[in-house]
Amino acid sequence: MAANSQESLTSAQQELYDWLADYIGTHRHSPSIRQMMQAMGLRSPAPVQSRLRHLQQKGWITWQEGQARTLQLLGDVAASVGIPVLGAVAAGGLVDTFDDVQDHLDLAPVLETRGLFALTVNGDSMVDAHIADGDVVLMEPVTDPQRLRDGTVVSALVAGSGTTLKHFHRQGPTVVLEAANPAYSPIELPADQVQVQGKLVAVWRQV
Amino acid sequence: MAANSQESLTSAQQELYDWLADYIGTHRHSPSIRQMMQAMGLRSPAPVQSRLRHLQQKGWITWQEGQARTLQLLGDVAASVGIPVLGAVAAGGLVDTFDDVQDHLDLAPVLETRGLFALTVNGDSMVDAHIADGDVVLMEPVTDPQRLRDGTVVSALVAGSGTTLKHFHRQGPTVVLEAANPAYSPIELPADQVQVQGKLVAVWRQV
DNA sequence: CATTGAACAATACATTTGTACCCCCTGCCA
DNA sequence: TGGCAGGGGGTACAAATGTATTGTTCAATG
Repeated sequence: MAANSQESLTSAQQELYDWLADYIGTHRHSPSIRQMMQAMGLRSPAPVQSRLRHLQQKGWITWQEGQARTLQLLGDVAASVGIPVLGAVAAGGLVDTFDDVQDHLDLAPVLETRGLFALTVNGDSMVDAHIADGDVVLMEPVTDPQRLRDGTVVSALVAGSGTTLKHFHRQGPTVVLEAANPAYSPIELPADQVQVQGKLVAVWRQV
Repeated sequence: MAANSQESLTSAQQELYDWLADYIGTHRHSPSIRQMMQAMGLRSPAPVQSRLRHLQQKGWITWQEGQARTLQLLGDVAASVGIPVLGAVAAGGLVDTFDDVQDHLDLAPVLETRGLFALTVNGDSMVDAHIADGDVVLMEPVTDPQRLRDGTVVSALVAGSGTTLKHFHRQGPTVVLEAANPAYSPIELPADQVQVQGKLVAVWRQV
């Protein structure tokens, strides 16, 4: 299915692997060997053991010996939350055709960062920063606003008002929250009335 | 750690839950009760059973009864590749403060769709659709271009030229690829010279 | 034709593992 | 003062589970 760098599989092995990917994707945990046996329509665990051994030798799966249901898929979409990046696409002129996988988009490092939170964007004040209404922004909690780079996109809690997503600027004792849309004027406030909650890490838009 | 909408926990329960989140995040599978026992510094499985029962009753975890290592955290970052969506953020005016988790951003359904591929965006012809240079677009392979909704964003291979990301329109026997940027003119081509590779599923931008 | 490797059946066995009891202790509250 | 819930220790047991062993069949291969 997905292009993998591992050794090729026999059809029986591929069948098991595909089922495993599906099962783990659905159930979020590994099946037991006897479950695999049933799913493959077999009446003995030995063939499954054999397939698993081959899958392991060929670098497709791994598990903790002796421990139940610890099987993991290696280098697969479901396991690493990765998606093959096939190449660049022109959003302007036309660029070359792509053939091979050039890279893997691995969201895991971001998504596994503990403490991240997400916000649904409401409004259009950040459209010039390509953040549209309805987008989900992933934020990393900010503990020390002093260290923020000027212009960073942050979610800030303004005393008595609410939370807003803006570019963050410091101007002496005051803080300026600037929209990325000329229709909105910058908001200038005393620093102690603005509590920066998080800074932008990523934008996710599902079509 | 993260604010959860479930019932509150005692410190012992919280301790176990935090350790579970950490373990599952690292190992990608559930520990056994006796492993939890050791990690908690206990010498008997009973206290762990008790804590697990409470965590389940309060809606923090679940598992398949009788099956080994099938424990799952409910609504947790590490386990579901989800991130708590704390609320809406104004990118315009100011909206209410958020306190509780309102939803969970779960990328898994998209990322686990088999066959998806990703492309790095190169250029600015789609900026009006909030797709910027350097963004990664997740595409779903298109097998039947006939069924595409008019205006869908697609990656298309133009005969002899290359691949481009555009809005897709059909006009009788010809296909129009339209940029989302007035600086670029629509490209009109005979349908047989355009091969639609995929349609836009999501946009990912990492800051 | 003989050999080899994958696949499958059937069975056996030692652990791992979930779960159920039993007991005790402590803090809290009516 | 008694009751109760949470936390912990200890033990037992059946079921789930990984793994090994012994054959058989079949297709590919030299």
